[in-house]
Parts: sequence; C-alpha cells; structure tokens
Amino acid sequence: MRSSKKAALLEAAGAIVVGGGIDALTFDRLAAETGVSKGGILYHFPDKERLLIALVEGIVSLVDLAIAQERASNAEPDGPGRWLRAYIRIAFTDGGDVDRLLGILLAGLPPESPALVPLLSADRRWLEAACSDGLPRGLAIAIRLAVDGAFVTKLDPADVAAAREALLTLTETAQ
Amino acid sequence: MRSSKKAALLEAAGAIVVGGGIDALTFDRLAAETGVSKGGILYHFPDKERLLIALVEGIVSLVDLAIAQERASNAEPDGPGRWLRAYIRIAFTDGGDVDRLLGILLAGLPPESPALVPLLSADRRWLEAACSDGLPRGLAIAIRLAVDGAFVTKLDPADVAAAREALLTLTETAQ
DNA sequence: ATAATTATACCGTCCGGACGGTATAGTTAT
DNA sequence: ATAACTATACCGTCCGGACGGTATAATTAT
Repeated sequence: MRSSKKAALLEAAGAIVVGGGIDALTFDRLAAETGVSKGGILYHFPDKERLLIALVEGIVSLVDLAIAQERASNAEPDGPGRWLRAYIRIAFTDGGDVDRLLGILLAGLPPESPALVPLLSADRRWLEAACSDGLPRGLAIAIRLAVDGAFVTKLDPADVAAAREALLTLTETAQ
Repeated sequence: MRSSKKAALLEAAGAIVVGGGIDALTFDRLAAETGVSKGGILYHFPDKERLLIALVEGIVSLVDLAIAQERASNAEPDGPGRWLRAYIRIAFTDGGDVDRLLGILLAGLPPESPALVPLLSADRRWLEAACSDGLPRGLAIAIRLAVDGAFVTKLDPADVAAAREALLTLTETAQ
C-alpha cells in the first residue's frame, strides 16, 4: 500500500500551530502526535522550512477551494460585492480553524521566512479580487481587513454573527 | 534608578519581535542588540515570561495613552462613533510599529501564555468601548475587526489611506 | 519465471548547537 | 550601602537535522 502520511502530517501540523502557536510545531511533537517517526517526517519534509511552506500552500489552496465552492453553490448573480460576500461567508461560517491558522501564520511567521511568499502572494490575489468587486476600493479593503481581523481576535459567537451580518450588509448597500 | 535600562530593553525587545517574530526574541540577542549584559537583563526580567508580560503591558498602555491623547487633542464633541474614530486614527496614523507588534503578539503568543492575559483583557476593554459608542453593535465590531486586521496585513500606503477614510466614513454615516 | 535492482515510505538513534536559566564575583553611580 | 548593572562560566533540555537501516512494491534483466 502506497500509503502516504503526508496529508495527515500536514493536518496535524496545522492543529499544533492553532493550539500552541508556531513555536509549538516541532518535529518531535509532530512525530509524537501522529505516530510517525521523526525520520518519516523528514522523508516528506526535508527541513522545517519545507514543512512550513507545505503547510501554507495547503491552507491557501483550501481557502481558494472554499471560495470557489461557495460561489458555485449559491445562485447569486454576478454583481457588486459578490466575491466579498462569498469571502465573508466562508471566513465566518467555517467550522474548522483554517482561518485562524492563516492569521497565525501571517502574523507569526518571521518576515524573512520563505513560507511567507505563497501566503503574501495569495493575500495580494485576494485583495485584488476584493477590489475588483464593484465596490469602492477603500470600502472593499476595509471589509477584507475586517475579515482578516476576525481570523485573529477571539469573539463570542453572538458578536461574530453580528459582525458577519454587518459586513454582508455593507457589501449590499454601499456603492 | 537614574540609569534604568528597563525601558530601552523593552523597546529593543519590541523591535526584535517586529523584525523577526516572537521566536527571534532571545536573551542573548536582546543582550547583543542593546549592549546590556545577559545578567543585566535577568536582573530586570527574572525569566522570559516576565519579559513578555512587561512587553505586552507596555504596548497596551501605549495604545491606551494614544487613544486618550487623540481624544483630548481633537475638539470633536461627544457623539456616536467618537471613540471609534479616535481608535481608527491612532491605528492608521501611527508611524511606529506598535500596532503591528500588538498583532504579532495577539496572533503569535501561545494560547496558554500568561502574557496573553493582559492583552486579552485590554482587547475586551477596547471591544466594549467600541460597542458603547452609539453605533449598531455589529457595525462597531466589524470596524474594530478591520482596524485589528490592519495590524497584521501589509498594505501599500494608498490602500491604507483608502481603508482609513472608508472606516471613518462608516462611523459617521451609519446609525 | 525469477532474480536483481531501484524507488518509495518509512524507523530509530545520535549529535552539535541554541536557548533558558543559574551562579558568582566584581564594578559603578547615587 | 544599595541599586543597577558587567562579565563570564556553566548546566540541562530541547530542537533541527543527519544518518543508517528496514520493509515492500514496482521495474528491469536474464
């Protein structure tokens, strides 16, 4: 059986980072938590940098996938704010900690880390998408900032829902 | 207490964190960067936890001070959105990296770190202030989220300015 | 058909270095 | 005299990473 444990390792790595910050992600801990030996981990990710890069790339494509799915599944016609509404919905609705992980990585990765490259590139892509959504640029940026802020701050569910509604309203009323 | 280097140490610690993430902050590095000996550092901060706590508390009181100063220096009368406008102005105008440091600490500190306690407490205080500002709660939360998001994301100056204006407008038009 | 070889997917151990922290003796300024 | 250091040496732990080995599936050679 060509059973690769790469995906499981990445998933566990994400959970470790969400639960304990970036420093908490060590080979030993990852090995202990997955049952994969340290050697096995290093087979898939030759050094820590590669592990971080793979983690980032996985998260980015997960978010991209979620956006695409949200846009495909709703019947909303094209129009101002459509992309932002999808972005808001996936960010606030998502049960997993994908978004928090993204925030932790964006804020906590050392500025020179090569793992930041794909993250920042995705960030620019999403910013451009937000700004090409038919809303005033400043408002689009502000809304996206708010969504990013939600990745970091811990709010109680009622406040999260209130912010979500307020943001969705902003994409509709303003032009 | 004529020549306490405590403040200088804290300032340098903040710069190190901003420049290289939380992991970059080590006693040896801090010593090298300030010229203070390791023993000297440990005289002021008996362990790393205390250093982090002092750093967080310093940042929080800096932000509190900035808010108070902004509110004192502008002639704006009390009314809906006044607190939020002050918060937006200091967050976006500030030349130093205080806000970025705050974001890094909030996102990057391990969830169990005692240094998070004063930070989260200040966070709740600021949230309450934002929500008691005369604006709809959801909108107030969303605006604050956007400001927090600005701590993390790196935007070019024009976009920052655009977001700032959009947010200020939101505090005025909506009720 | 089968033997030899190669590639893949790991395991387990070890090492050097960095880091947090302790200790201690001496120094300077107030 | 005391606070605020300097300077240096040291210790235990953890971490990243190197390394050698193992088991098995796929490929190739004969």
